[in-house]
Amino acid sequence: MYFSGTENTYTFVDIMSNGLSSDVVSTEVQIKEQAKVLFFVRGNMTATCQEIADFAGVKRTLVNYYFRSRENLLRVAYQEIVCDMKRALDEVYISDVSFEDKVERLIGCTMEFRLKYPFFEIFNISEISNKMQNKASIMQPVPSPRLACFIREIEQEMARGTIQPSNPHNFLLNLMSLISYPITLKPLYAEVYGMTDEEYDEVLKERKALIKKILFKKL
Amino acid sequence: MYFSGTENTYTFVDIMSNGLSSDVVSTEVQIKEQAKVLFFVRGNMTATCQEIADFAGVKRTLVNYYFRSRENLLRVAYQEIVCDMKRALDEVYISDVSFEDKVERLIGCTMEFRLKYPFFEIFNISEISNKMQNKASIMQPVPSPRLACFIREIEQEMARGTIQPSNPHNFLLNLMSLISYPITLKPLYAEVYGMTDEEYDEVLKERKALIKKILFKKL
Amino acid sequence: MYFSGTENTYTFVDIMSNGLSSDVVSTEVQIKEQAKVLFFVRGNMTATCQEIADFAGVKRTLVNYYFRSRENLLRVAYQEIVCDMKRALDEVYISDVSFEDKVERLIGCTMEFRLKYPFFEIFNISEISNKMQNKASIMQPVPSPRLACFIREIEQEMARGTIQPSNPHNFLLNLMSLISYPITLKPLYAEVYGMTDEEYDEVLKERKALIKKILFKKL
Amino acid sequence: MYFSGTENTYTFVDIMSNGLSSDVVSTEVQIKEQAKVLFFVRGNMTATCQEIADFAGVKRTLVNYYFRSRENLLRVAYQEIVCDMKRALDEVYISDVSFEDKVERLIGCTMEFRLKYPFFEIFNISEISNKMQNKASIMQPVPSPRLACFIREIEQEMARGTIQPSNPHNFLLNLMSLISYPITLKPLYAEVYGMTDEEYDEVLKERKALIKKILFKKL
DNA sequence: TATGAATGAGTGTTCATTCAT
DNA sequence: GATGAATGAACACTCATTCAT
Repeated sequence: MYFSGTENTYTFVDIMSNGLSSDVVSTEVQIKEQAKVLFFVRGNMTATCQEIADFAGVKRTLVNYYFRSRENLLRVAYQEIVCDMKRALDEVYISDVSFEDKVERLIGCTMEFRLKYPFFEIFNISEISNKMQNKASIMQPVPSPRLACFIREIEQEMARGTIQPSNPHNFLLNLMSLISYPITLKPLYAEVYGMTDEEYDEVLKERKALIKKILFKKL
Repeated sequence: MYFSGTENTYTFVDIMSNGLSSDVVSTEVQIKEQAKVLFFVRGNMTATCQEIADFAGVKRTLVNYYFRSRENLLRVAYQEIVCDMKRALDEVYISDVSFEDKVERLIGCTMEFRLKYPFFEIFNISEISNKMQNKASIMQPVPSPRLACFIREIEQEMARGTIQPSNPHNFLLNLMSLISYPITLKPLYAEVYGMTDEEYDEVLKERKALIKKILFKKL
Repeated sequence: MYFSGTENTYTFVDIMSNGLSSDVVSTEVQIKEQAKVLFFVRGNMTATCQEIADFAGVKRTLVNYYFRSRENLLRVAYQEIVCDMKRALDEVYISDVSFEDKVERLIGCTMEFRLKYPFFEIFNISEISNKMQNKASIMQPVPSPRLACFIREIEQEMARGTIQPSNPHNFLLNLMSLISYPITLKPLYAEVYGMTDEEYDEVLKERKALIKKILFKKL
Repeated sequence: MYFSGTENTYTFVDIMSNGLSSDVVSTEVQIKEQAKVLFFVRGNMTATCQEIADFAGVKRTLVNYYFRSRENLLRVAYQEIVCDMKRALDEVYISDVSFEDKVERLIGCTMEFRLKYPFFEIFNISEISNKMQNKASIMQPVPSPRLACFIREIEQEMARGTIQPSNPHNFLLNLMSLISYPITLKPLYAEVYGMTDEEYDEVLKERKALIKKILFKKL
């Protein structure tokens, strides 16, 4: 697909190739997927076009050929992950299960994403700093209606006394903090605590059950 | 004085000017302190020499004059903050108070740092990504002997049953997560939750007590 | 048919399609004619292959397919217009009418061309600059034998006293100047004089008669 | 002078060096003056930064160093010439001499500019075409109040019968056409008429008196 | 102690052109 | 007859850094 001033972010090839189990991926998809890895798995947020191309095993100019600009590639990659995440989370929010099960699913779902793209959250923060400095920003966090519903559920649980009463957002912040932070900063704390990768992973494994306990016991 | 941070992190001028109440700070200190703000308070991690100089109110070339390179300035600024933090934390670790008081002081001390330099942790993570890619990295986390002692204290408390038993590092991770994460991602969650800055700060205020409760109640 | 303008300027298809009243024009002719409009009517002399293709409503690569290179397309388009013009002018020069009638026809014929391709002359000038810098140039003005005859006629008329005596080339230059310049620079002077397009066209309309008067009155 | 986001077009050095008869010109002035020559004397309107730098005998990056962008250099060069021209023309418009003398001065003044910068007018037209295509444009022709006064003078002269009555703008257009066109297209017509440069210049010399005659004789 | 001038490596991007199909 | 993919040369521009003063 060649760009001649079109403005839509997703390309035809793009959409078509989603879900294909074929081993042969188009160059376009190849670049995009490898860019996701480079940006959000390896955390090389300032990767140059050359680095992106090298990493995807293609010529530098193909990045521009398929995505018009480095920034647009970043946006496409970012938004695709955001959409995947939103979809998964919303599915949990509206699922017809008990509050406790919902939280459990939420933990699982969030952990999975954090482990898949450990630097994704960092990107959000970098973007936030850009926004705060009135620079161009890709990220547009929008309050989700599903989330609003879930917050009301939290309030009800607090009223029922199954979870520690406080501002319901604090319940969510605790949830997110306890999951994300130790994953994101794994390389830092592994060193500070003098652990190997495997040892740290052991610690992380314990956490899933621990987090549930923390969130649900009335303090 | 020429070239700070070549071998030692602190320069002569630097040490001399620390703690001085004089309004006249040397150009060198001026640049360094403003760089800290730009990097770790505002989160402009990719600030150019021009931006740094503008922000410090000095000519661009003075950045190179005093710090030889942009990267070295970053290293000096970073390591100074790290040292301040380590000193403060070690002080807590070895202080002669009850475990509970120690934790309380730890919470206070960590919160203070996070609020002072909200983007400091982000920088750590970016550095981690550099390390992982075998690029030059400034960050060199070293296991602290004081911390090792404190971890043993945690184990004892777990044995005594005052806190939830698990890997003692998980106690620390919980502590750090619950403090840092909501502060670092404030701009993101303020938008996601549809809150103003002030409303979010209200939520944050509740947390100090909440965190203590979470850490200490046996679950 | 492949590659127009390699040796001859006109291609087979080209010649065949000239004067055909058929609505179906070959892609090749389509590209060439639209390029003429883009270059010499709209003045987009730096139009890219993409722009040319978009304007002609064809795929980008067809420009190269039919004309080998963008420059060759330009040459073909240019030379076709030049030939049309030369043919028309030569017809006037050799026509069997009075000098005054010839001049009148010349004015009409030149005006028509200038109004049809207002940016044609600009292109000539740009080409001149290329030539002066020893760069590749498309334009190859050749002295016309018909024109030489007409210049002798001018000299005779000057001798007869019907027109102001001077170097006969000045008569031609006056003729061309008075016609071309105000048309070519219409957009500039419309703004400088604070006129609408329509008002300027009114002024232009007056000129045809005015020019004849200027050229013929003995001063 | 180094650009760090300043927005004014003229630099200090720039203003200071005007009128200096010193042989030592600053690199900045050197670049600007040579750019004027390249753009408006040689007509290389699409000169790249490399060409500009080569022509000025400096390194390529100095163009950006002193003028931030190629476009800005072009704007500075353009506007400087425009200002010089406007000043000279306005001086003629308001000078306290007879109408005939004014026209004579106008002819001299315009000829001088055309001969100095033969491609300046072409640049205007290219700019116009950019404007018409809604591209970025440097040129901003503004109706001059002095010109408006002069147009009223023309009307008076027409009423008095000293010049051929018609729309007064046609008097101006004739004036400009007869001067500019033969100069601008000199290289074209020299070839078409089979003349050497010197022969064409001879023809041009005749024109000054000729133009005055044409403009003033009642037809 | 400080600075203006200069430089070179690198960065994103554009675009005409080629080529296999 | 036509096209999508790919490519390389060129482009304007940025920026940390050096150096003479």
